[in-house]
Amino acid sequence: MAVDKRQLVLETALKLFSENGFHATGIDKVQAESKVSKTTMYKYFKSKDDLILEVLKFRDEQFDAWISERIDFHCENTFADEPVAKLFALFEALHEWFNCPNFCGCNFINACAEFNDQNHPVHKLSTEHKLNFAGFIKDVLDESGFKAEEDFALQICILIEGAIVFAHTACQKQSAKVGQKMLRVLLENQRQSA
Amino acid sequence: MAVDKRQLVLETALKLFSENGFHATGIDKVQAESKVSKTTMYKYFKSKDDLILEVLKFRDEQFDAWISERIDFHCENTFADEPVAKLFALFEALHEWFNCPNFCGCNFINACAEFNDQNHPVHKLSTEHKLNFAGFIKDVLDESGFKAEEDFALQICILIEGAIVFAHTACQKQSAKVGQKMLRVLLENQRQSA
DNA sequence: AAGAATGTGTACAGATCTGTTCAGTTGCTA
DNA sequence: TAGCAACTGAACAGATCTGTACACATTCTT
Repeated sequence: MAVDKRQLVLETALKLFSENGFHATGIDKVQAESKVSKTTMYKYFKSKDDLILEVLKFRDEQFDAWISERIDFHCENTFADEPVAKLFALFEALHEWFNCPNFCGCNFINACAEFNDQNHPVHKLSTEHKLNFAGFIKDVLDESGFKAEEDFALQICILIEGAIVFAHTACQKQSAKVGQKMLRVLLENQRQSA
Repeated sequence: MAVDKRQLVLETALKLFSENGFHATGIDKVQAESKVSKTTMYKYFKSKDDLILEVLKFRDEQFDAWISERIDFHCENTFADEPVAKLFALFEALHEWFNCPNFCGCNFINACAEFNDQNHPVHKLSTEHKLNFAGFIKDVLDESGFKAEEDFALQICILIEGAIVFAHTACQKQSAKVGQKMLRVLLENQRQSA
């Protein structure tokens, strides 16, 4: 096969869903833009809801890979002597993300906006993504040997989500830098009370 | 007039848009649920986009009134000796909000998810709402005579947005309490460096 | 009581949406 | 070269969407 048609549809759909939303993007538009026939699309994805789910699973993997790569990159270059270097690097990565020309906010936050029902598969998948990310933050803290309160990973997550949303809705592109500053204060406070 | 039909449509539409999203909610459903004839609806709102804008303007006023009332309520009862009592009361109000049975996240965050284009009137109105709220936080800080960094109001906003999003997408209903704890740390840090 | 304003109910146009069908084409493999 | 799997393109069904039209009913004001 010259190109992986399934992957082509996933990538096109991710772009269109990000830019225009899930409900506002028709299957026909995904078909037209991906230049894959409708028959093939429905061979790989049995319905639009199924496509949305698969797009989000793909985005989950893509984002994880991207953020890990960027964290490693920024750790090498800076923040070597910060208490939890990877967290500072994470906010540096967020800054890059927010300032991409095609930044559309977080796909999972956006998905929950459109699929508000907590029992809907799309909402559940998004919740799972967020909790996995909280787990990732916890791992970063544990690996660095940083001693902190039980809910400290949750605190960092709130910081991250807030920065994402404020960058998107209020168009405050510097919010990752603000978040990074808040991170420093919160880390310092944990160290003092340890 | 027995009831204000326009207001009836606004309230019904707000409920449906909140629960199901803007694109997923049809005009017909708003009409059926509000029991106002379609003709009347189109008399007051010249299009669906217009209705969405008016619903968000209504929500803006409703939310402002509600949050102000709850802040006053909680200030009277508790937090009297906290540095910026109103901010602590604000997070108490957020906690109430998140634990409402019909909590659907923030309508303006959700609106930006569906109307991603920054030049779209709906996105612009949402941005305006968020910036006005940031102004409100700044006023609260100024009124209390609290001396802080230039971007401290922005920091508090990031905290609030993060708590809202994490309560909604990750279903962490206690995130307002976590945010309140973070607020205390951030306030203390500002006082120390003043 | 008359007229103006407001509201109702329904049918409709035209567009768009998801999902299916099917005959034909392409390209890989044995 | 024959067979098979993958893919195409276009038409179609049926539902749903926004927005309009129109004849009629209700309510308020003067």
